[in-house]
Amino acid sequence: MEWSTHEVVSATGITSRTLRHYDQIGLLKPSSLSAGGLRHYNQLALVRLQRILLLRELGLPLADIAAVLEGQSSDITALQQQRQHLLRQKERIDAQMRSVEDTINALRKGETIMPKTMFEGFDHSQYEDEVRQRWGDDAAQRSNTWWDGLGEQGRQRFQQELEDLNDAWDQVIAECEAPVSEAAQDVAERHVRWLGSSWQTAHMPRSAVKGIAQMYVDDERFAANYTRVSPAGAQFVCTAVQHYADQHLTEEP
Amino acid sequence: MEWSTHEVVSATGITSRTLRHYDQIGLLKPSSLSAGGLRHYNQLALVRLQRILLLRELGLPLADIAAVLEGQSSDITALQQQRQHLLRQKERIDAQMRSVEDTINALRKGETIMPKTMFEGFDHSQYEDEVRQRWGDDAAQRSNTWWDGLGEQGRQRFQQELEDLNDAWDQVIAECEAPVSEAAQDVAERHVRWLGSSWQTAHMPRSAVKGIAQMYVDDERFAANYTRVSPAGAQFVCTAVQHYADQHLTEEP
DNA sequence: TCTACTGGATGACGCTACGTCAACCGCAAG
DNA sequence: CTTGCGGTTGACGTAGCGTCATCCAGTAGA
Repeated sequence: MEWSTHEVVSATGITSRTLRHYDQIGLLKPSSLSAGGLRHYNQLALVRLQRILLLRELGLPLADIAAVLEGQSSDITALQQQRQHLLRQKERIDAQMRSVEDTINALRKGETIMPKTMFEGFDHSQYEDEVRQRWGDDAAQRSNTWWDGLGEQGRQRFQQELEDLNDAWDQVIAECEAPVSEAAQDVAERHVRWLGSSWQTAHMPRSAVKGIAQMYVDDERFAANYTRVSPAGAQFVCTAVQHYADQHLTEEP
Repeated sequence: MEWSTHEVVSATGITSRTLRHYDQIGLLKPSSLSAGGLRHYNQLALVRLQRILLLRELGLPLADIAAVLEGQSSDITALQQQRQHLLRQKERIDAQMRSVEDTINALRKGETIMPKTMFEGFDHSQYEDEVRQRWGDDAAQRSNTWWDGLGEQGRQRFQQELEDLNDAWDQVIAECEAPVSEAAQDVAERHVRWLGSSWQTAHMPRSAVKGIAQMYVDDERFAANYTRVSPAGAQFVCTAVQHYADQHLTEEP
């Protein structure tokens, strides 16, 4: 008692293409072929197909299903792995859903996805109130959106580059080079690029960079980053960055 | 102020292949090319890249991201759709996880994934106790596993074919054909195949089919399905199916 | 007997978002 | 002149089929 492709198709709801695919990859061979190469499946094949479809509905990849059916791997093991896999997927989706919700809420408040401020690298949560006072609520929220959107890797890289920069500044400060020296200007360029890597409007005007640099002197919390080897460190960094901005940046795009 | 591929790569954590891919599909063109075709990105491009990566982390497909960035579709709309999409995925994964758990538990109790009984089509939950009494707990649980593994479409098809069969039986019974008539035997063949579509061991022995057919008479709940047009309907179906089994089925594989 | 129709068959390409070679190229240092 | 860096352009592979385009065998109707 054998069944034709059409019969199997209408009984199981899969397509003939699927049957041929399973034949091609060796997952389910027809029990016999009739004239013209027509595929026919006997009960043995149908049982195998049922198992395939059952495991497929559980989300197992066909390769794993094949391994289970060939007895090369335990069904329990495969399903436990699948459970782990599903768990990871679930967590990822949950995280994405939260981010999507947050971003939608941010957008509804009339914000753009692009904007950002330049504070995140120092300490994101610690200075939020400060950001709010100086640049308004919008800036703080935009900042959050950007920072959250960066992802863990992005945040780590951003922080890492900041630390590397601080080390580089410490070094040129310790070497008593002038702020306009080549070594200091090289670090200044890196610093500006680092700022630019999180600067979210099209053009980063010279005045913005110079204003930020000025803050490194005016705000002791930022200054603290650059006075580790010398009290004059903050002024050094400020001068170096402002000089670089004067030399290489423009006010208008 | 432009950045090379290498700089963009190390700043964002994406690969150069990704940048070239985005170039190919027109999602992010480099702002300029230098000798040898080297790609360079200015701030405008980097801003765009930041938005791309943000939306990518939310799980949006690149095509949707492109549409948003080109202003062809609203960002809020796109994210709301994405939220729906994630919700559907979440539900699917949750369902799969439950099924995987159930199947693992069934397997731990020493059961095979394959087995099944022939009751599901009539009423799956209603007769569970009955199945348990006649065939033991194992059979009932295997039955659940199989039934659950079928999926909603599979269950609907299984039910639909049963209803079609019942209608076909009603018709031949009403036409006063003999159980051995060609018309009745045609329906019997369909009936046996329907049984076989859910029969999960390799061979369906003649005696099993005949036993099931006998139940259509002995068990009034099954009989009720075939006595809608005539009180003799159940006996008719039983005789027809048993005759078919005698003619076309074997005891051993 | 010719023809249309059924119910398939076999390629082959398409889809997502890149990873992963292989082969090559321009420029700079040794 | 060669080596190395930092890239470039193809081109194929991934999972699981969907979707053509083309062809073919057997059957029923004219």
